[in-house]
Amino acid sequence: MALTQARTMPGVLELLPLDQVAFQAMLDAIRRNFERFGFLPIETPVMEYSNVLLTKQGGETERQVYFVQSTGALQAAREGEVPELALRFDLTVPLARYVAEHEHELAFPFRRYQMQRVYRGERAQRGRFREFYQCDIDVIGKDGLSVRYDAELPAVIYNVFRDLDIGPFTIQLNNRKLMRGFLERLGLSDAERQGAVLREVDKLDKRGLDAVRNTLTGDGFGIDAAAVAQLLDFVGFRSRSLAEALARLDVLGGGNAALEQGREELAEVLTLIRAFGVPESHYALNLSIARGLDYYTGTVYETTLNDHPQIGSICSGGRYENLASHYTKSKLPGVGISIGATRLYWQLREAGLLKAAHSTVQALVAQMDEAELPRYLELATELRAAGINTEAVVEPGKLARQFKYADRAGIRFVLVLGPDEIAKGTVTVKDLRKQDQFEVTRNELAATLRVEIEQAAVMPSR
RNA sequence: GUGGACGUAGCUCAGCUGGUUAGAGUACUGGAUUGUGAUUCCAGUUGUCGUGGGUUCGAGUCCCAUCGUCCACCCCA
Repeated sequence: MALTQARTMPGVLELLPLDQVAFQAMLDAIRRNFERFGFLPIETPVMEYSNVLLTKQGGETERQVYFVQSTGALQAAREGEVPELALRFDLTVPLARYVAEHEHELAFPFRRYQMQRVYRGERAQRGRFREFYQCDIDVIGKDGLSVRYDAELPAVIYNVFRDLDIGPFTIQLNNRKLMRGFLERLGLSDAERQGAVLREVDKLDKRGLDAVRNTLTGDGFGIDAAAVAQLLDFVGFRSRSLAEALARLDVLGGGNAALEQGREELAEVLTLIRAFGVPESHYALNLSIARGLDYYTGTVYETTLNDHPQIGSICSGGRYENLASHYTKSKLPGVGISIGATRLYWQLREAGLLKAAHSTVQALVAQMDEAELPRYLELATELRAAGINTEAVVEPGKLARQFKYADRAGIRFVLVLGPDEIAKGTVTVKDLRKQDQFEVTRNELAATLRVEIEQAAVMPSR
């Protein structure tokens, strides 16, 4: 019989168990910090009604969305009709729907976190996925929302990445109003054109100064060289300290309301971030950060690893003035930030920044003598009661095989209980990671293992 | 969505201008005497050379098609 090739579609990340443990540890760290800052969990369905999801017709999102159709509906559907359901492509649009739907049951400011998979029908490439986890936090206000929240989110992000222990990183900030005001002062007032210019400026780090200058002065944009020079000089700024950032904002000069407001907001946010406990070394003003998404209206964020700029942004977000205008007449401003956990994990693994993964199974009770199986099971039960994740070997086999199994499965401790140990009332503990073994009495066993495990948790070995 | 490269064991690849039964490393399996993995030594298994057609005495190698994968752009986590 012909076999079907077992395979997954491109652009999905499927992990072996030990890698999955590492990935979940990452999610745990993210969740822990989200909760520590007082964010509440929600989950929304992977599928939404197409008309809810695709409120703004056309454009990138529609090109990338996966449609879903039940078999019955598929047959009934007429040619060219949009299927009734679609997979969510981010968590922000479902959040908007959720807030509009439950508006009268929620407490505002509504602080929620959400860690779920989203789907994008992109052509898969290195580090780009069709199915991936997003870990989002947003604060949604009713009618208004203080800009102070814009300073709180970087504090959460700082704590997350510090916990993940992946090396030095910088949260980079900018403000859309400031950019809009500046472009207006240069004579660029058309919103669409401004967006295109900002997207181009955003590529500064990737394409280089000359390429961006040529594009902006070229036929497509046709901006005069003097204005482009002014613009590039402006966006080239990166602060190295809070004082430097504030000084730069001071000398910007005024000219219009948007620029003034952007300046004030940025100054307040930058100053408050410090008060929220983020060291100055971990955030900066970067006037080239623009974010492509056009729903951002104020503060925008991007986070990068200092030693691995090629990885790009590992966490992005910003301020939006009206989250759910498509679903409710209420004005719901918000600020949010998103960690692409799947890409982050993948990039960290590629860059060799992940610590060695260990099994969630902490101890394996070996089977020396099949007749003693009840004794082994009893030992395992005892360890589990003491909070140690324990597996007992239930099939008879050579001891060497059992050790090999433990090694491959990433289990750290193998417990040997043979005739000698039974006679003495002890257990032999082999620590596969330390390549060492010792003997303890049976009543000391659980406590001894716990000490070893806790030490490893404090100082993880690689 | 637009443009470009590449498809040979599970993985990484070699295979010179077409020439015998298609190779290496790694992985995997077994063994190296009685209760010890990873390291070392020995032995072994693994392939419709992506698929279909064509040229040729002869195709992994050349040509065409097709499918698949990857890369760049677009966009983004």
